[in-house]
Amino acid sequence: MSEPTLRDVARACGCSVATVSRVLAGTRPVGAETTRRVRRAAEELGYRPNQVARALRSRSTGTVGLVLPQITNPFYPTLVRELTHALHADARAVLLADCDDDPAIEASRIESLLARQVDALLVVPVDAERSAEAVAAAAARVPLVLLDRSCGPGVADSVAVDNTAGMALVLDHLAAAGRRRFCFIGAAGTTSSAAERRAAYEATATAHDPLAAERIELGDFSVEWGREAVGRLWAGPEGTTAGDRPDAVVCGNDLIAVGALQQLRQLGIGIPRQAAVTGFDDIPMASVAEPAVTTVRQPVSELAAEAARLLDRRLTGADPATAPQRTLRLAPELVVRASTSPDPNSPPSTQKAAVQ
Amino acid sequence: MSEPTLRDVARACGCSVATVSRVLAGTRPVGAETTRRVRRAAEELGYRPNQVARALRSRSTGTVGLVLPQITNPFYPTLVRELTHALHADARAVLLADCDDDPAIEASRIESLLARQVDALLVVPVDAERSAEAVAAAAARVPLVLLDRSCGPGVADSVAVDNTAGMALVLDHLAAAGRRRFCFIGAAGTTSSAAERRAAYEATATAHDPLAAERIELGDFSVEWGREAVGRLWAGPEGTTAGDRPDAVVCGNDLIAVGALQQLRQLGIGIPRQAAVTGFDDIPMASVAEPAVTTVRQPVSELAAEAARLLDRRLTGADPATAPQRTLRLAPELVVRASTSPDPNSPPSTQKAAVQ
DNA sequence: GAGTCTTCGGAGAACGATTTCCCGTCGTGG
DNA sequence: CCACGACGGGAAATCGTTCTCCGAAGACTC
Repeated sequence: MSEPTLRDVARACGCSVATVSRVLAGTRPVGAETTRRVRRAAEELGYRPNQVARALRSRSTGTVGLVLPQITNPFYPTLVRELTHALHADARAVLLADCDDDPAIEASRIESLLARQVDALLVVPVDAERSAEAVAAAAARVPLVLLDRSCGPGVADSVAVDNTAGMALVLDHLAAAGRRRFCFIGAAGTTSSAAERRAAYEATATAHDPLAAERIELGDFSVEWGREAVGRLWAGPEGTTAGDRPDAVVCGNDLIAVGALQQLRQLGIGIPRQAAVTGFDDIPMASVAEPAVTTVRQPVSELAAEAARLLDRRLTGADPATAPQRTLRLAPELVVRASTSPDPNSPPSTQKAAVQ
Repeated sequence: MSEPTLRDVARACGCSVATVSRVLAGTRPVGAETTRRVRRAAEELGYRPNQVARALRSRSTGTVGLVLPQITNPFYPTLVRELTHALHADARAVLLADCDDDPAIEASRIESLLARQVDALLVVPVDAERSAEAVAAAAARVPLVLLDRSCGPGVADSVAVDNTAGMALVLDHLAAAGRRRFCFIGAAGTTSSAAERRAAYEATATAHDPLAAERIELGDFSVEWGREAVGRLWAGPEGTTAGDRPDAVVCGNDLIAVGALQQLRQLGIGIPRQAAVTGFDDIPMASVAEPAVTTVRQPVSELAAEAARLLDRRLTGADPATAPQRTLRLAPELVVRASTSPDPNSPPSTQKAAVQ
C-alpha cells in the first residue's frame, strides 16, 4: 500500500537494513551477489529513499532558501531561473519566499526557512539597514549569500553587479554623445543598489555637469515613479527655458526609465533628440519599449553561478565557518539602444565594463 | 552551542520531553505551573522546533511543490507571488521548480519533489500530452492541482482561466469596432492554453469572417515569433492588395502581440488605424508597449486563491482521495487599450466576461 | 599453525519530534 | 472506607534513514 521503506526492501531480499542502505548509498563496498539482490528488490518494490528521514539523520536537507524582495520585479525571474538550475544541478531544492518589499515579512520568512532546516540561504535583502538584523542572525546559523544587493559590511558573502562601474558606463556613453545636462531618477531608501547607483551618479555626473547633483529625484523602482518624476523635473522652476532642461535622464532601473519615457513622450519631448533616457538591469521590457531603452545589463548567469559556487564552498568546502567572507563585484555591460542613440537603424551595440 | 532540542528544554525545566511537546504543541492540557515553567525554559533557550523531525514523525512536511514551465514567462511571477503568499498564510512553504519548457526536466523535477515528501503539488504542465504521464503518476501519490493549463481529462483538480470566453471577449470587441479581416498568431503544440485559444479563435472568428480560419500562424509564445509571424502574414500571396490585409491581429499571448506590434510598425502599418492588435494575459509589458496592447486579463489572484483552496480541501478536508475531481474555469476580463481603440486619449476600459 | 588483517554483514543506537500507553494522585459518590 | 473517574505527567515506541560498533570467516604473514 504505502511507500516501501528500507525495511521492506531488506525483508524482501533477506538482509539487513544496514546492508540495503550501504548498497543504495554506496557508502561502503558490499559483496557482488548481495548487491545484486538488493538492487533487484529495491527495483521491484519501487523503493525511493525518504529524504525527510535522510535529512533528519544526516542533518542536511539538501535544500536552500531563496528570499526575494518582490518576485514581480521583472529583474528577478531570470535570476530565479538561473539559480534554481544551478542548484538543481547540485541536487539541491529551492524553497522560495517573497517578501513584498517588507523587512518584517522578510524576517519572518527567513525564520520560517531556518525552522525548515534549510542548509543555506540566498537572500536579496529588501533594505540595507532594516534587513541587516535578520540577515545577520540568519548568517550566524547557516551559510548565507547576499545576492544583487548587499546589507552592511561584513555580514555575509555577497555577489552583486558593480553598480558604480555600470553607472560610469552610462554616463560616459551619454557624455560621449554630447549630453551635458544630466538628471537622475532613482529610488529613495537605503537599498544598496539604489544607494550605490545614486552615489555613482552624483560622483561621476558632476564631473561632466556641475549641476548634475541638483537634478535628482528619488522615489521607488517603479514605472509610476518614472512618470511622476519626469513631471516634477519638467515642471521645474518658473521661467525655465527649454535650453535649461536636462538632455539626459539617467534612471535607477529600467522600470523607472520606461515610465520616464512614457511621460516625456506625452510632454512631446523627442527621444533621443531632445532628451536621452537610460535604465539599468536590462529587463525584457527595456527592449520592447518605444524607443528601446539604453541600459546596463547585469550578468545574471554569472551572478547565479557565483552565488551557487560560494554556497557550495561553504557547504562542502574545507572550512565552512572560518573561511573569510567574500564580496564579489561583477562587471556589467552597456547595451546601447534607440533611447540614446541618434540613429535608430544602427544595430544595438554593447560595451563591456573593464574587469576590475 | 548547537540548536536546542526538546530534550534540552525538558532538562532545563525539569520535566519530560512529552510534557514539553504537549505544552508547545498544545495537543493536551497541561498544568498551569508546569506550562509556565516550560514556556520560560523554551523562551530562554531560544528553542525552535525542528520541522524535519516533526515532518518525519507526523508524515507531513507542510511543503508544497510548485512546478512551472518557465518562470521567465512574464505571466508567472505574479502567479508565483500570489501562490506563495496564499500558501504561507496556511503555514506552508513552497519548493520551486522550473522546467525550461521541457517535459523531461519536468518529470525529473516532479520526481525530486516527491522524494522530498512534499504534501502536495501545484503544476503548470509544460504540454498537455507529453506531461500527462508524469503528472498522472504524481497525482496518484499526492494531492495535485493543475494550474493555468490542464493536461488531459480527469487527471487531477484543475484551475484555469476560461480561454474560450477570453477569446470571445476579444473577437466581439474587435467586431464591434468594425474589424472584419481577422488573423491569429498563436503557439503550436498541445499546451492546453495554446490549443484552447486557437480553437476558440477558429470557432468564434469564423462567424465574423469566413476566411479567419485560413489566416493562422503557429509558433511559440515569444516576442520573436510575433515579429516573424507578422512578416509571414504580410508577405502574403503575391499581388495582394492592401484591402486584403488583415485589419485585426489576434495573438495567443501578450509576448506575441508585442512582437507583432514591433513588426507592424516597422512595416509602416498604422496601429490601430490599419490594423488592431490584441494579446492575452495582461503582463506588465502589455501596458508599456507603444501603443499599449488590448488584452485579456487573467484573474491571477483568484486563480491562486482557488488553487490554494483546492489544495487545502485535499490536505485537511474530509475525504482527501475520494472527493470527485474539480475543474474550475475563471472568467477573464477584457482590457481595452490603444492598440485597438481609435481614441488613444480615452482611458482604458475593462469589461468582465459573463460568469458562467 | 597461530596470530593478524581484511572483508562482509548484522544489531542497534542515534536524529528530534509526536503520541500511545501507563501510573500515580486527587476528588467524589456510594 | 473503598472504588472509580479525571487529570497531570513520564517512559518508551515510532517515523525511515545513516552510521558506529561488533562478530564471523577467510586470507595472509612469520
